[in-house]
Amino acid sequence: MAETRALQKEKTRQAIIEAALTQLTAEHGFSNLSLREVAREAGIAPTSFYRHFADMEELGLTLVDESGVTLRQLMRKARKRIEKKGSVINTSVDTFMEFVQKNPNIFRLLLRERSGTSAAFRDAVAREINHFKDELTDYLIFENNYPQDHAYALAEGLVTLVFNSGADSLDLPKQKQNELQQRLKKQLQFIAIGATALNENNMQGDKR
Amino acid sequence: MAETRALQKEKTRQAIIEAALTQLTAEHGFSNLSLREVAREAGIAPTSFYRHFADMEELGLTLVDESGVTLRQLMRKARKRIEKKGSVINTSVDTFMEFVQKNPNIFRLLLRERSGTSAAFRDAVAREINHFKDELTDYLIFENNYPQDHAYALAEGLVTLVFNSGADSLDLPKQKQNELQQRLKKQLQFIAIGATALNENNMQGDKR
DNA sequence: TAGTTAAGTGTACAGGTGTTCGCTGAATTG
DNA sequence: CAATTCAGCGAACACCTGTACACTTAACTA
Repeated sequence: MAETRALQKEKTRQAIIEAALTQLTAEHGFSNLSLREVAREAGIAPTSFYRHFADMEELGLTLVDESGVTLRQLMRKARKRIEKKGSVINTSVDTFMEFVQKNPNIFRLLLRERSGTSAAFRDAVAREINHFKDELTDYLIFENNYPQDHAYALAEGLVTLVFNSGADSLDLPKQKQNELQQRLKKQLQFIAIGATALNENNMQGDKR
Repeated sequence: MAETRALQKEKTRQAIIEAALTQLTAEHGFSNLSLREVAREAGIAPTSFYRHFADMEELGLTLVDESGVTLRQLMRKARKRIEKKGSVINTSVDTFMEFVQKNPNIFRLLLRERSGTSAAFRDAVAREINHFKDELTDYLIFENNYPQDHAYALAEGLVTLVFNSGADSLDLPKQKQNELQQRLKKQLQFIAIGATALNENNMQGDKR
């Protein structure tokens, strides 16, 4: 056999990642998360941490990347649901909120580091969010024949509203969460309908 | 005279607040800001800090409150400008972006602590943002005769979009900032027009 | 099987942290 | 003028941090 060593290494690597995610709660952000704490939680000596990551920032970026994977799975899931069920807005919102509820710590990480202290982090998170914007932009161009900049502005608005509602819903009791979710759907309708209306106006203008 | 002592105390209190604001940069968040650092910057002994604040959290909440004052001045300014110049969206956005540019550190504080580690902080920031939402809601009810919940959903959407663009614009070069600002205005138009359209629909529905 | 590689360990160090305590000296009071 | 208040100080405390270094020991290689 020539695998058990690499396998064990991967195992403790995952233990470190899991330990970090466990410690990322509402009260404990990544920036006040110490290498020693993570090592303790992962069940290894502090110095062993360096066998896997150069420093905490490298671990953090790994976490953001992992969350990106999860997010993209989420998008695929939403797309499949939409193909079957219809209603784009309702399905997308429900799917997204489901994700936030199931992975609060991952979402919290993205949320915080979006405006956090490290430029590398901010960029990494922005990249993930841009995936959403870009994909949605393409969809809007394809589906509604919007011009590029029009579609992008709309997509950005939609993503912003969804993402922020996710943030706000994190610490809310279930009933308030539902209210928020209903309000979000309303807001998405507003902006989508407004975009349609303004697009038609412009097209009429072009014909004259 | 019976004032010079209290006066001096207020002076160092302000020095502490200013020191904290100075240290709140893009690279240095409130949570990795130490009592000793602040004291050093303010030119006092670490222990003297306690003569003014029980701990760092109390200082932080004071900062949030102060930023609230600044924000409310901002709102008044915007209102006056609107009375004179008209265009609600353009004026509001310009005024807000002006504020963000002039007080990046205060805005960064609000931005980060909105999803930060301390519940007291999060509540304080939410309170400030709610001022905006509520005031805007009243305006929309008064101006457009929207029903309460309709107005609130719209107001929340508008505030969310504006606030987020402020956040995104912080580290952008001037040209990108302008593009962002234009896009924001477009998004606000979308959502405002959509809200009008849907409101008229509902009113027709009521008359039948 | 003998030699090499490398994940994980334990010790140690220098430096930062929040906070307690007893003190000073000037402003304030009566 | 004498007594009191109190903002600011310096030393000391216990604690936690990241990281360098030399080591063990099990897995891999040739």
